[in-house]
Amino acid sequence: MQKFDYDNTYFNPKDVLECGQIFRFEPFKAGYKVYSADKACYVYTDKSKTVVESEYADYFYRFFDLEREYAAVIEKIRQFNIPLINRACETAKGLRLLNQSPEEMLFSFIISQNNNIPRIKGIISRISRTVGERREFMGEEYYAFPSAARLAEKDAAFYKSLGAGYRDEFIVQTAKRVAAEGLEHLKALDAPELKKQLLTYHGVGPKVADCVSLFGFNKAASFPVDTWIEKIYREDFNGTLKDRNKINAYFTSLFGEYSGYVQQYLFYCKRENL
DNA sequence: CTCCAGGCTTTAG
DNA sequence: CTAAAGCATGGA
Repeated sequence: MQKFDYDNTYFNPKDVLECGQIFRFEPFKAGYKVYSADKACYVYTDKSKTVVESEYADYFYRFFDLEREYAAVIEKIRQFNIPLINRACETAKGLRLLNQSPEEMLFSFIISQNNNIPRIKGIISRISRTVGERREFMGEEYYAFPSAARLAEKDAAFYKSLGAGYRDEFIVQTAKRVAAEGLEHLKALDAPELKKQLLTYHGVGPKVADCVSLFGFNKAASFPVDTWIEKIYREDFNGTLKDRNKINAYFTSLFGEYSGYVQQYLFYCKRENL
């Protein structure tokens, strides 16, 4: 087991995990167990440090985006001089954008559409448990997120039986395509071209594409617009646009390369009522 | 009972 | 091109 720590000012496990960007984690002792692709870690705060324990320390160092200086990110965001946003990144100072598995993000956010977070977690957990490979971490079992090839072996009725609802066909079709093509060829694309390509997968629209782009491909120029962001736009920005694509254009033109950070601080604070 | 949740595909105009 | 119906599921 490897172990490292990091100053907890801009790295708080609760803020990082509960802000809606990841669906596979659970409370454990003083912190959380976190699962990404086929790997696991234990993250907790001890005094002024947040500590990560894992067999894959290097993977999780990058996963938690620890090469990036969030003091500088927040300083940039404060220059937009929007009181609500300043409050959000003060309240949720320990939040960071995770670098997650593109495949896991693609399937997870296909499942997320017109759905709520507790249910999304349940569906993903059941899929991992029944299709993913069994692993062990700290003396307990866990399950890897399944490869696209494994996912493609199951049919729509199977995913419906796990509670995926009408998204069953989306999972099957996208799994078959990713099993055949992979996603490696998307990593070299810039944000606009990546989004355009992601939109060609069955079950992926603008919002899901933005989430996959942001959390799976590290494209901070992405600004996913969901029902919560619509609410923020309406109530806190006094916006009148109805079209989500136009709301997305409004925010991305405002925040540019910092769109994704702003989006997460706002989403988290609104949803948690902070 | 209706409404809502990190919306998308399909069809109609 | 835009607008709206239809979609599975479970909790509030």
